[in-house]
Amino acid sequence: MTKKLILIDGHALVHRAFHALPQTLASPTGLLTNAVYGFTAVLIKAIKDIKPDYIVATFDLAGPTFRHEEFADYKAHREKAPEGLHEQVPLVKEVLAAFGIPVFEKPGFEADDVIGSICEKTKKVKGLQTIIATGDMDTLQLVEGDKVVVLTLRKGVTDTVLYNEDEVRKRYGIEPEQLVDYKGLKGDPSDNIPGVPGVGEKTASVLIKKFGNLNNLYKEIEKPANNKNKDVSEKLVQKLIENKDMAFFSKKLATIIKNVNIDFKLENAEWRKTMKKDEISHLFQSMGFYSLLKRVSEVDGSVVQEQTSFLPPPKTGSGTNELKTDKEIADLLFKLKNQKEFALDVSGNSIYFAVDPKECVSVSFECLSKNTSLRLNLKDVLENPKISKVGHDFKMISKYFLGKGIHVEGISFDSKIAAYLLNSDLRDYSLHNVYFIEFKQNMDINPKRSPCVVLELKNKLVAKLKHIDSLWVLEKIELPLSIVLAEMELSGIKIDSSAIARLEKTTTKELTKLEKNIYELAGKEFNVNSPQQMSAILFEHLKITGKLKKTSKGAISTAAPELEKLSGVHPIIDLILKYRELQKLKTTYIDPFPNLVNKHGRICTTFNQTGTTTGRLSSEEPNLQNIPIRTDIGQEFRKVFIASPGYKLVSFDYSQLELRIAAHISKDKKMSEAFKRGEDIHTRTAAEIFGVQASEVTTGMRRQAKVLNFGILYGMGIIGFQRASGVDRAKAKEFIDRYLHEFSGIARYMQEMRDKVRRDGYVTTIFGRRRQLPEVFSGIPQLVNQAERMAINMPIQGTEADLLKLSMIEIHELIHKEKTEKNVKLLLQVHDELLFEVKEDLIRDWASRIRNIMENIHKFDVPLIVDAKYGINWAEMEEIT
DNA sequence: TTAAGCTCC
DNA sequence: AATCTGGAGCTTAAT
Repeated sequence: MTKKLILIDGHALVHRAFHALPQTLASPTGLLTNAVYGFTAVLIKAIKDIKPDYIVATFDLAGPTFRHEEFADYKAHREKAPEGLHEQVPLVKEVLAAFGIPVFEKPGFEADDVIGSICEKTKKVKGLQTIIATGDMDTLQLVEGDKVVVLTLRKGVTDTVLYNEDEVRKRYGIEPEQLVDYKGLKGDPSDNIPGVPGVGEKTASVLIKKFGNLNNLYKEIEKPANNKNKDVSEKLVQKLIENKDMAFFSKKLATIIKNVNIDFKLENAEWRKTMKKDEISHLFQSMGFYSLLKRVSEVDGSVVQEQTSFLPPPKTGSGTNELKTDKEIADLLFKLKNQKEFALDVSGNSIYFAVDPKECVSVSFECLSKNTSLRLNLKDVLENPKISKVGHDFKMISKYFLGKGIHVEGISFDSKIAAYLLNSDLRDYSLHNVYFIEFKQNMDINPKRSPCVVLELKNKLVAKLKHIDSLWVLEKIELPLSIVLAEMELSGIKIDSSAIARLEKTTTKELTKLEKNIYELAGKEFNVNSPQQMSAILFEHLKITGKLKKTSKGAISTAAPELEKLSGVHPIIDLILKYRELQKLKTTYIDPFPNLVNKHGRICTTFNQTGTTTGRLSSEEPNLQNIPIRTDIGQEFRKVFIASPGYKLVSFDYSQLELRIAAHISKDKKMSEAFKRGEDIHTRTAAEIFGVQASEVTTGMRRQAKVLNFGILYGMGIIGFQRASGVDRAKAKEFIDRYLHEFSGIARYMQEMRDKVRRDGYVTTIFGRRRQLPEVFSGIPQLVNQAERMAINMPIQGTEADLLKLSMIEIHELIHKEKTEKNVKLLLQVHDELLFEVKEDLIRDWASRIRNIMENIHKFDVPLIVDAKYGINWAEMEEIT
């Protein structure tokens, strides 16, 4: 039977694990352990899957290393290990020691070279398979048949993929040993290997397939010109010849050395014999790897037995004590009144309290409401800002108490929001999931102990937030905001039900008519709502042709922007577009609304405070942040949003907020000056890139400048701009180049964000909100580029979100301080707009106060401008000057 | 459940 | 050789 050896590429795995896992994973003592955790998880998975007889590991993180002495300088300034990684290496080595796995290092040589040299020895051993466990693709060149294979990570730290010789051929179309020639041409940016400029994946692959290696390739193309090679264009030949030295240099850099002198003995790698079970369990417990403890025992039943001491440090208490008598409840309230801090939660109609993680008591609200004195005591405690409250989802908790006339104050911690600020791209921020993420095991089954769990989480999460400088965002933005949102959700917005009914009738009629006309023009009936059937009718049945995009499944797209290109080609096109618009409006907005109106004639949305990766709010059930506005029909629908009798709707929106923030963050001179002078920014932009006076800018020029202003900050490329603006490719490139040249501060900002995210794996807003972008380390170009675009956009979009939230909080404070809740009510936030309901005779008064707060909420390099409007509905509004 | 489409900032 | 401008929610058809 074949024996198996796992050869661990410690350097690559630790790096990969560090970047793949959030830097919020820490041991109970606060030490960052994400790389150790990821590395160990991969190790255990590999052992389980492969069941190796031998394991060895290699490292090279200790000092500067170089593969070829003559290139030492060149390789020396590779990227430095990011902060927090280096300290984890000794821990990783402790894990290896506990598993009884020997570590091979050779000062002056990279881990890859040590691996290559060990492979050279092990492949000569009969009946032994060598499996290289790594986190990158660099060692693929060592693959030989099934004798030497590479196990690497696809995504995260659990998704592994095994490459043997066939798999390498399948993936790259070439032999493993040709990979170095391939890299010599293509280069490898992540490894600082230059390659031949202009030669990418495709070209390199074609050339190597054709010529086998660099030597043959150059022999062929350097032949006299009389036998020109049809397959290699003259241009490419020229590029290759110009960069010949670079190609061979790159190949050398990419080639793993196989003759490092290493004292390697297979019998020293029989890990099962030298594994120290006690050490493993001790080590895992000290780092908080409870889930791994379980998994390690699955590796080999005898390895680690389940022990009660594996439980995490937070000790679970008994059950919940339900308080029934007035005396008991009075005692509790007295106790809470003298407490600096306590946790609370609501569920069903009971309130749960905990002052320490071991003990939880519950009170049914029924018991409280029967006794006025108790109810007032509870109100006193909850409304006392000096008594700190911690909980999970205070927006929900606040709503519950607001419904009972209690305004909760003194909120000091919310584990849901804390978890969101630590990692904003989770889907599930339930207490259960947050607990699982922190402690790597399921929380106590008894949901009634939730306030205890929140207390268990608090210190850990606060320490982490402090560590990433996001505590301010929690305490000064999100916690106060949760109350504001609770009130907004309870308010809702008034709906003109009769107007909806009228719209329902007219759109139904119009849609039936359109449908009939479409059938007539198509010559047969089909489901107009099915893009698939629509595509078949248009492009097969009616044989309409044009340069159109295809869908992922190969059908020709029928999306509106594509159809618009065909407008005029066939009369059916305009009917379809019109049908789509009406159908969307009817099914998404008109039809559902009557059922959502409450007994006060109002519709209440839910604002999701943990729903976006950038810090924006989102709105759901129904989404009131995407109510139509652009089209006439959209405007018609907006009229159903009205104000209560005696009130008017008043809206405030920040003018060009994202661009102003971009100007501020990037410190771009031209853009900042334009805003300071109060110029129209798109006209100014057009003047700069077209090189004309502002007065000479045409509407067409301004429109293109506008596309650039927004597109650039989202990371739009040449193709994107070409498509969005309609200019040809050369012009598109020229405009983008001119834009980045004229607005060099913006260009610099973009590069800074790319650099930062590549170095740190995250970006932040000016207020300290963080977004983690681990995809930049994936090595997959598409994901890396996408992550870079996100890194450019998030600080701007996120700062905008922070700013709106701060304004909302300050306006809310003013309203409450003056006890004018009856006169002015915040109803909606739509990213850069706030919508209020204001008593008719106070509109001008409040308009100026609110505008004043919004324009001065934070000092920027450029002025902030807010436009205010009022009206009887959300469509027909008049400017307030 | 996913893909394609549409709405908003 | 091909690349697809950031952030959301909701509906329908099709699986």
